[in-house]
Amino acid sequence: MAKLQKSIDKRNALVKATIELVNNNGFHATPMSKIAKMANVSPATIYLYFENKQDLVNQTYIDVKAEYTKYAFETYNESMSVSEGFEIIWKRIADFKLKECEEAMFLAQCDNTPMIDEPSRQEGIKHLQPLLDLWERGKKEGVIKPLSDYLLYAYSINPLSFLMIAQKRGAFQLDKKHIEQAYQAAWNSIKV
Amino acid sequence: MAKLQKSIDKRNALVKATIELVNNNGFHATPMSKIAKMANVSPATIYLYFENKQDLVNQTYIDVKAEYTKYAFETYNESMSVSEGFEIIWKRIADFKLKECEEAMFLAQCDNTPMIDEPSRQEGIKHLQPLLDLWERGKKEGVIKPLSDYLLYAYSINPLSFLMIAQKRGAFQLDKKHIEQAYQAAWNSIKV
DNA sequence: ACTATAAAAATGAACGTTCATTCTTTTTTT
DNA sequence: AAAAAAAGAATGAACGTTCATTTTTATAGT
Repeated sequence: MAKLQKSIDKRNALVKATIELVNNNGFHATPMSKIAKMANVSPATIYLYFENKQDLVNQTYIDVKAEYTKYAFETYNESMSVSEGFEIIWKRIADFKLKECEEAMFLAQCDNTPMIDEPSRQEGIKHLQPLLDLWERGKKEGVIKPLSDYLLYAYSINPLSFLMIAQKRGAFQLDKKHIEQAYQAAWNSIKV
Repeated sequence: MAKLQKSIDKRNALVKATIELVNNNGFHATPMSKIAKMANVSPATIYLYFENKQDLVNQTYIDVKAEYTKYAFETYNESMSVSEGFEIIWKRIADFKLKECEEAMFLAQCDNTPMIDEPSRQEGIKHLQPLLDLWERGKKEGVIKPLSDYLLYAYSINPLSFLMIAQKRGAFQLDKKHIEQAYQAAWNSIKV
């Protein structure tokens, strides 16, 4: 028990260090030695928890994606109306991107580079299923436009990543008013 | 004359090779030796045209960004109405992202990683000024919503990058109908 | 027009460094 | 006291960059 606990702590520390260092330097400019140092561990120890560097970053990606979607769908359930469900999910996502902005930034980098291998990318996509189901329902009920999932995602959810990154770079400050405006823009672009 | 011509050809070949290799492997997994090989040049020759690897990728970014915005604003002029101007610019951008998708993908990677240094990033942003001016005018005329530039960009232009990348990965096929729907979604989200 | 010469451009090999990973030893746990 | 976990040092490969040299181009005198 104590052993297992200790192991999980180390694994978490490694994942956390990976996120932070990859955010600041990129995957290939983040040496295993630095990840080890930040996690207070020997470089060799990483290989007790992960096969190699690629495996470390793949698993980190899947972990973060799972955390992200868990948070996004936490307060949603399928008995809600489509518009109510969308609002709740959208606002949870916005919340996550602002509060856990290291994690969100890491995901953005993963989604826009060849850093993650294809199987792990596919694995990450699966987690979004509840949202796809909601859209499907919305289309059936005639509440949202009959667009491809990619268009729905591109216009309703994805812009948040851009805003979060701009904010992280200090380009501007996202406050409550912006979030509400962004939500309205998202809903306007997909509702019938 | 012949000399200068030759030099520009080599520089272009290096920039082109950089785009292709960075798209497929990322910045740090793209060795100078491979860039040289793809451009049919000796590794040492790169250093006659660029200070170092960082300078090569910075200049490539600025080149591509300039090409992108030149294309985007080619058919636009300031005497157009805001809605007409927006439509023309938006459709040119969509066009560019589909036709020059290597270039567009390279920009997306640059904008989501620490690959480009801050001065070059700033330099790249300047090129978008005509669009910002158009938005400013739209807000003054009451044609578009009084949102921050980042919100306007996030919801009207940026989603195209997501679609282009999804298409590049083979996730779906963007056709004329999608483009029209995407344009409508973009306009709906920003118009008053 | 042709050659000699200087300058510029280009090259391949070499250097020093860094990195992912492994090996051997030590420490901790059972 | 055996097994598992962790550590630090070692290894070999790969990389960015530089160096010494060769090749190409431009210039100038005859």
